[in-house]
Amino acid sequence: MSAGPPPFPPRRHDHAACIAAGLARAEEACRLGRERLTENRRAVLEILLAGHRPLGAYEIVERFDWRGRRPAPAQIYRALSFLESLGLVHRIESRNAYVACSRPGEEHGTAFLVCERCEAVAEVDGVRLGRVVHDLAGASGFELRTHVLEAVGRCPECVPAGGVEA
Amino acid sequence: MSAGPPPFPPRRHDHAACIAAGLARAEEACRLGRERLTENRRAVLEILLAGHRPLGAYEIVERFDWRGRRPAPAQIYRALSFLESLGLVHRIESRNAYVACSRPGEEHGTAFLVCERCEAVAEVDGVRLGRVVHDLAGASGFELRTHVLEAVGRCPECVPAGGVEA
DNA sequence: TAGATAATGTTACATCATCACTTTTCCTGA
DNA sequence: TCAGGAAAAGTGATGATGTAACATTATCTA
Repeated sequence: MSAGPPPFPPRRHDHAACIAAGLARAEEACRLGRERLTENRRAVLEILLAGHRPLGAYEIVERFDWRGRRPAPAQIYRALSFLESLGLVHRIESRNAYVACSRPGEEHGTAFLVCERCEAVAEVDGVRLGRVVHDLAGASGFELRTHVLEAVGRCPECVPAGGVEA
Repeated sequence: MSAGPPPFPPRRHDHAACIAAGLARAEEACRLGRERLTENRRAVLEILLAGHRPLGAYEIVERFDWRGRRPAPAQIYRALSFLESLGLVHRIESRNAYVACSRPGEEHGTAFLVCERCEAVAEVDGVRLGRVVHDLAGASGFELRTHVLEAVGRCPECVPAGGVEA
């Protein structure tokens, strides 16, 4: 058993610190990759870190404080592409949404638990999963580049609530 | 090691038979579930089986032979929802596309190898993967309903071709 | 500081999916 | 066998997501 962060963060935690840490990691990643964490990119990442759940690109547009005006979607998508390329943000394919990475450093594939009731998303440890995927690919002569796993169900907070409501 | 079908089907195989088999499975699934395999649903499934790769909903619209006219997207999406609910069709989230199931009977999660060059998709055995996902969910107190894995890379046919072309 | 490169600002548009409502088809039971 | 109801299809409009193209501005480097 590895340690790692709790997959679903406690409802109350030091959110400001967790945003700051995310931004600091981004600065570091950019320095290492000799890339620029421009104002746009930083703002998009900050919105995702603050949202703490997957946000659609147009939700990011809405939250963007651009002194009254709003950026066009293309701005957001450009920032998202950049942040994804650095592994700072992941796309949740099954939701058309984007979330800040909570496991920086761990490269390659991703694995998410997606709550179908409250929309919480946990990025979980993908090491063992990675081995399985590697084996599956190998057995088919498939040259693996990356992978994504999305598990859908109920997060611990939402298990008690029965029914099928949103 | 279980047997199962070859993940990426050989380029030449008895395609007519493989379509017929798919339709027969659908008939059977509908009989079991007391559902109706209507003309629309059957047509959409047949297009997917014939396509033998993920098709977007609008590609299906184009291939739909409706005596000159074309069905509206809603028709297609309705058929797709129905076929998905029976596990006869899966959605490839990372492609916004749909593919006929090649592993009927195996319930629950799905696992695909998606070739980024030729678009081929192989649906692979998800048993071991399912265990890993189950464990990941359990460790987080997450109540799992379903999951999807999408691995991206090069299929055996496309490994030799280097570069990054489509 | 000039030239090259990268990023932004903006418009328009492409693609994917659903809603709302009407009409038709099919099933069931009197 | 045919009335009534449920399910599916037909249709037009619209919402949601994502890109292309190109002009402008900022940043880096020699």
